[in-house]
Amino acid sequence: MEEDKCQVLFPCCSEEKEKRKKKKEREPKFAFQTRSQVDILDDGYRWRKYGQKAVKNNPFPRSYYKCTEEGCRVKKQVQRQSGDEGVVVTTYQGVHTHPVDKPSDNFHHILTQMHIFPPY
DNA sequence: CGAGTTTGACCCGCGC
DNA sequence: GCGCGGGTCAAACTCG
Repeated sequence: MEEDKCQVLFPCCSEEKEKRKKKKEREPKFAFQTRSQVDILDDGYRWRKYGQKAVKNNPFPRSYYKCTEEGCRVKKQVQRQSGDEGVVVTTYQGVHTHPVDKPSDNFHHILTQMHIFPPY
């Protein structure tokens, strides 16, 4: 039923699905934590928010962002850590293919104190 | 007006 | 097989 509905409304749906499944190419991913009062860290790139979801064991929601640069499908997630409101966990996925056009001294300062997660 | 945000629905993998 | 948790889409809305 659901599949039928999907195909009726969007005939190209199954095609896209296969395409997506075949694209197993996993982008490089890394995460780090920062101490910051604000969760919107301006790193010089322009981000468009495309989702927000609540995670278990965490009273704070997680936000999903995408780089607005065309052809640049870099994604990032931002989430506060439970128990410590001052800590923000940021996860980047993918690599930027264009230079930063808006240098931020604040971000550079943040970079000096970030912790990168080994698994990524 | 248009780019960016909000927000609920939709999708999908995984564990029970 | 089903329900849950996490990720994404897209229509409506907002604000400069």
